[in-house]
Amino acid sequence: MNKPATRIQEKNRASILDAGLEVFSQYGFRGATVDQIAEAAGLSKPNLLYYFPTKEAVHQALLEGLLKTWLDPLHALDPDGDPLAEIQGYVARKLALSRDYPRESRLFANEILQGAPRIEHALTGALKTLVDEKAAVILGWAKAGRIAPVDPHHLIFSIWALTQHYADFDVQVRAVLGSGRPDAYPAAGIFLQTLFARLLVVCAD
Amino acid sequence: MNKPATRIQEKNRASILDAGLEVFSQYGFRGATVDQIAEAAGLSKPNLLYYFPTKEAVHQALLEGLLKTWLDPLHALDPDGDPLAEIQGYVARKLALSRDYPRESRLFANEILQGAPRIEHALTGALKTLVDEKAAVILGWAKAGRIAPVDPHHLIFSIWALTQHYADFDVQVRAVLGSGRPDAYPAAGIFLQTLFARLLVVCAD
DNA sequence: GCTTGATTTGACCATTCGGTCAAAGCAACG
DNA sequence: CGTTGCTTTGACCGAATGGTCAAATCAAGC
Repeated sequence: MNKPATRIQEKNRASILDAGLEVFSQYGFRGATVDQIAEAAGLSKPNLLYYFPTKEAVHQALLEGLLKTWLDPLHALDPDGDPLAEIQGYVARKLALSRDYPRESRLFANEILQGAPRIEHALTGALKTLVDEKAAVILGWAKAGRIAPVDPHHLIFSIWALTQHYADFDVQVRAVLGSGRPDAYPAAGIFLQTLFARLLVVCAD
Repeated sequence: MNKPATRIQEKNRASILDAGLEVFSQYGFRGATVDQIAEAAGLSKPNLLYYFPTKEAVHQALLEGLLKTWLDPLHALDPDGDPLAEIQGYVARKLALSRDYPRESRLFANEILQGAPRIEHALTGALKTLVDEKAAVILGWAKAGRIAPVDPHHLIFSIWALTQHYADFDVQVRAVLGSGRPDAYPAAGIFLQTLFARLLVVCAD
């Protein structure tokens, strides 16, 4: 009964979330204005506030929707798979996320940069739990000699840092590479594949 | 003659820059307010604006001062040194920068995240020049077989990403590691040393 | 003490901010 | 047609914003 949710409602809510993503990811929460978001969504400000009670509510909705998408690639890391292939797969999925959803990545980066005031509970909760679980898997692989020994937590950090960098610091990457090479992702993919192969392959055979 | 610069002037300017660093790095340019900065500096708002004409001027001064510090570690990479030691040294210096100047790192990250509107010229100018120069050095090392072959630009990106991550995503790192391990930097240093050693050491001997 | 110039501030201003509200528009159905 | 309920908006509000200004304070030399 609370979900007749006319087509027009669904459409407007989607517009607002997309506009909010655009604006929040560029200016951060405090730097974004409701008018800006409303204009980007093609609505008037009061109309936007008819669908979401506050600016904070839009932001909250975005973060919640984002979290699942963001954790999924790590969730898919299979303890029973081939260790190197699993980690390489995770890297590839995470890099694809940066390529295909750079705004989401920047929204997340903005939130963390500002001290994660509205999402810290998720970091110490769901995120930490998942990371600890997967870190244990990786540690198991290392102890079994199936990959070279590494600190599993910092390995995961390194995957986050290396992949998200291409979305979050996109402007810098582009500026340094110059206008000649418009798309950094193919080369980035190859580089990261090489990097994690050399880091993890057991050389002693 | 334009630099009698009383002790009190120097002190207040320093206070303002420090306060600006604190506030800008946490909220970004648009999210920071002059009142906030003034209060953090222990001054009244009009008094702050007596030393810097606008909020933008404070931000600009911070970015300019920051740029030199930020490029220095890369500048110090010596073409005539031992390749692996030089790169490892660069990684170490950059990680120390993240540890000792996290606010500067976050200020920079905020600026890049928001599209670098007030610093793009420096990215395509001084930064690109320096990176291209050092990338050529690294490429030379690789071609000479003194390090394993890698894309030198992406190698530099990876160093930035991996080291800055510990400053910019500090909250997340702390949340994931838990309250048990308060300082991630020692382990991070070891991890990064291992990572770049395995990436760059020529295994074929 | 007086003068001069640097420093500080309370009061103020125009604009923008997040958010409210009553009234208007509009579609669907009788 | 008229009614009902969802949707949209112009006008408005109090608070906060970046910035100004004239007046007050202060330090230092005379």
